[in-house]
Amino acid sequence: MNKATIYDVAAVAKVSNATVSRALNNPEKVKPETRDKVLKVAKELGYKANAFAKGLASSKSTQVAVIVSDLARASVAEMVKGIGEVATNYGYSILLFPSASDEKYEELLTNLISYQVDGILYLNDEITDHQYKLIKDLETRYQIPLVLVNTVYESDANLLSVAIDYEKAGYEVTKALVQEGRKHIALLTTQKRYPVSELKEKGYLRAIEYYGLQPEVCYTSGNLDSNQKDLSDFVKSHEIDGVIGVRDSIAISCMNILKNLGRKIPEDVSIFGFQNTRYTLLCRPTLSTINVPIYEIGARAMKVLTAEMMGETQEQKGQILLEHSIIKRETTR
Amino acid sequence: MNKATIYDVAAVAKVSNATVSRALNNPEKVKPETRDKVLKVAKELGYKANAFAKGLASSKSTQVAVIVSDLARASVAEMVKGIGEVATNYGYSILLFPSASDEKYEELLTNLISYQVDGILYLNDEITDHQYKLIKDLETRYQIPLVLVNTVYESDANLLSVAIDYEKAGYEVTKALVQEGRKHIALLTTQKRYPVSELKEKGYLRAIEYYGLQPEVCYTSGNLDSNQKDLSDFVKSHEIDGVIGVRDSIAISCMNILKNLGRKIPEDVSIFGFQNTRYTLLCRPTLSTINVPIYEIGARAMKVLTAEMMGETQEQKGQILLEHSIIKRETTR
DNA sequence: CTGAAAGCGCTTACAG
DNA sequence: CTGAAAGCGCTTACAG
Repeated sequence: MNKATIYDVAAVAKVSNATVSRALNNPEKVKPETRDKVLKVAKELGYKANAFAKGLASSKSTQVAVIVSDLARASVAEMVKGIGEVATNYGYSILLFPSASDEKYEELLTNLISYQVDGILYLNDEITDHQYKLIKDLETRYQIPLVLVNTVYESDANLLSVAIDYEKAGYEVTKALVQEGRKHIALLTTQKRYPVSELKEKGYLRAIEYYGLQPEVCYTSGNLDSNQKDLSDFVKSHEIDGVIGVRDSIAISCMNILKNLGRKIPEDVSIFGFQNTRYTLLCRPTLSTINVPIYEIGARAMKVLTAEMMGETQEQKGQILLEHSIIKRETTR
Repeated sequence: MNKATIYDVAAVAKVSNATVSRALNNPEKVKPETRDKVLKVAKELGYKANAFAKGLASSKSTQVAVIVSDLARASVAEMVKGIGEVATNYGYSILLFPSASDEKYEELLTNLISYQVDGILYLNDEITDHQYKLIKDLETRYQIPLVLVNTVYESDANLLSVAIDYEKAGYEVTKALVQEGRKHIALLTTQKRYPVSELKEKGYLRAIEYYGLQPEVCYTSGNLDSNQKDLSDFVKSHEIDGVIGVRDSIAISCMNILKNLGRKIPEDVSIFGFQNTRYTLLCRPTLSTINVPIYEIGARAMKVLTAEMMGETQEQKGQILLEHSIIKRETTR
């Protein structure tokens, strides 16, 4: 069975195809009786607009590209979920692109252009200068709006982005430990230099300096296995009483090691994670953490992008920062 | 700056647009010198094919729809990652659809047809009869290949699907507990009747019966908070020495409750999860579980779909079952 | 091996 | 409020 086209509907409804198009897309431009007739016929025939013909004729795709690094990471998936639900509400579909290495990046961009996406959401934690140039080029040459999601690119303050104030969060969580009386507070961060991790570190360092303490930073991989050794070496060679992990999972890995060494949590050492994933509730003791409104970051980013695509200029150019909060559970006192 | 079209390339290369099209898509049909010239010009002008025009003219979209229920679930995200990477390799883009309630389902399908997707991957854990009818209709009426990913629809054995043998896995994990000497083995499953959970339960019941034991099934929600009460009530009212959770997170929740009640793991109670998520490594004791090759399930499903889209009929119609394995860690002896 | 031409299914000024 | 017609940027038989 072949799909009904706009002409089929026009023929049965005894109007021109132009009228069918109007009745479907700009109903107010059509006399009510005509409109009702057209709509009825369209329904009877099971008419579904061909998105390609529509896109070709109107040069609107109603598709947005979502570029992700590692979808398997809990926070990334949650953000995409937020994006997806808002997109559906606004009538946009989402084209998912696993982000590629620098070499394959051009190919990705070719795809974006081929599909004539109406907008781009960029979730990669890290954005290299090379990638920035390419993607910025897209924005300026083809006028495709772009919003960074939960990441920032500091060299261009005008780039739209949605995140939380990670520097401030890093400062606050360190301060919270200081106020518990902790003197030797370590930051566990990733070897790979994600912009958001760097901001957390900046806030940590600012607080450490402010309170006259000694900074202790451990760089570990995100990998659960190699973490073990890095963290274990670090913990044995440093006398610490407070720990901040840039991810919940890193904080928990460290907690497990500390417990093995006989340290009591939180009596001997207080621990904070970052993100408030489900891990925090499943581990024992339950993990204190910074609540990052991940879903909302995704949803908000999609809303901002929608506004941009509609040609509404933002009141607020540049970074949009959502609220975070400190959640105290059993790993702090 | 406007995009270069195939005509721009043709004009500069001094050939017809048909030749440009051929040089790009069927290079073997074009004389090498002509081809090289065209390719060179295309590159110079930064020509990118317009996917809409292409799709309209050829009625191929090179897009596949991926329908997901809850992307925030670790296993779902991991599968989509597998799908995405294979899709990229084969030159397909993925259109992500958060699956909707039965009422909004028609809308979703309208979108699928509008975008003329070349294939559909269905990741929803549950597929209702109503949804099955609609989606099957799509396959027969519009000839859009469909593959179920990590789910099954038992009423139609011919439907292509990729999963593991959950019934067998349920049987084996129960048997493993029996062989440890456990006599009172409980299954913790979800209230919502996912097909895969039902298969696990079936396998569990078969083993329980085979070994002449008494079945004990607890139905709980997937929600971490309400789990607490359900599991706690269950554990207090049943004398158990073995536990199987249909998800790692449920198994861990139960373990935490048992530990609170003073039961020793694994001395008093052995525990198995299902899936082998990262949770299993972060909790203490580390969780024994069934390893489900989630990423591979996604990747394989995309490969099967590709074959279908190419018109290659499968050697193997119906269900494709990947290998699973039992991983023993610290929660079993 | 290459070109002229029709067609894919829409949208949208332009008339009326 | 409605229709005729051109155009969006490709592909693909059909000739040659």
